[in-house]
Amino acid sequence: MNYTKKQSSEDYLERILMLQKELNRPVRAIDIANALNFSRASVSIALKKLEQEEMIIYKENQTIELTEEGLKVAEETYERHLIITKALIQIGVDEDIAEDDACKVEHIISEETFKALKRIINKK
Amino acid sequence: MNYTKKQSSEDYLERILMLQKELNRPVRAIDIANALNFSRASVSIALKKLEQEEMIIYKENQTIELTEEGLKVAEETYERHLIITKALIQIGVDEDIAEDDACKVEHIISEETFKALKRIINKK
DNA sequence: CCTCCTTGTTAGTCACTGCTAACATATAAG
DNA sequence: CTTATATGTTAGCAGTGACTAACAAGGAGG
Repeated sequence: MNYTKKQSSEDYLERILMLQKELNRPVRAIDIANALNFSRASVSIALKKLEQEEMIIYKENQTIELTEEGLKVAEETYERHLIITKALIQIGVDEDIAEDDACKVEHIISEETFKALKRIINKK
Repeated sequence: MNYTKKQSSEDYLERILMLQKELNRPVRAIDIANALNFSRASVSIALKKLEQEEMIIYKENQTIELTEEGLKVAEETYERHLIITKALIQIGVDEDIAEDDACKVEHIISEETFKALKRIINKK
């Protein structure tokens, strides 16, 4: 039990990073809502919390930026995402399903399992 | 997103099955509370829900039995647990950590990923 | 300038799933 | 049988994290 509880925060931060890469422009709340398929209200509340935790900063023009700490979390989560996806594809899982499963487990697996997955990718 | 939400139910059912095997006697709510480290109250409420869902049946002597459906879910979950644990151990994760991670992900990975894990174990 | 559309926020709700405290019932021990 | 301990239940609470409805603010176009 005792699921990390950071799951939701990590999802948001990771998604902000992905959107930054993808959109090549500052990210707004609506982008996140669309990407995650959440209501604007849910995103607004989640972002407020992330701001209080100093993971993001609101700019004047309603855009969002990751703080140093937020970026760190986002990048770590994103790396996990990529590694897990690759590992699953490597053992024969379809790309789309590998992506989905990676999203689900990236927040909860241990550092050790993550390292083991990294190893099997490199060994390839 | 869209985590199955059956996570908690599956945990209880799986645990009941494990306790049946382990104790060699009918399982009571208190056994489950001890095994999962939950309060008796939480277990009582969860079991009531499982009873309404016809996953378990209460016997007269305060013992619990899995229905056909409940047993099916329990066995599937338990099998997933075992397969995931084995797969993780096989790629070099410590047994204890593999167990923990298996508990966490057994509820959320796709059928396809599960099958892929089965394959890598058999291939060994 | 005013209006409309887009975007963001707030208030209030809900489901899930754990908790404690208090009470109820069952079982075991004297 | 009676008491004490173990077990089960109920009521009420908390935190997470989604939702809708309604309102607020900003920018674009007439």
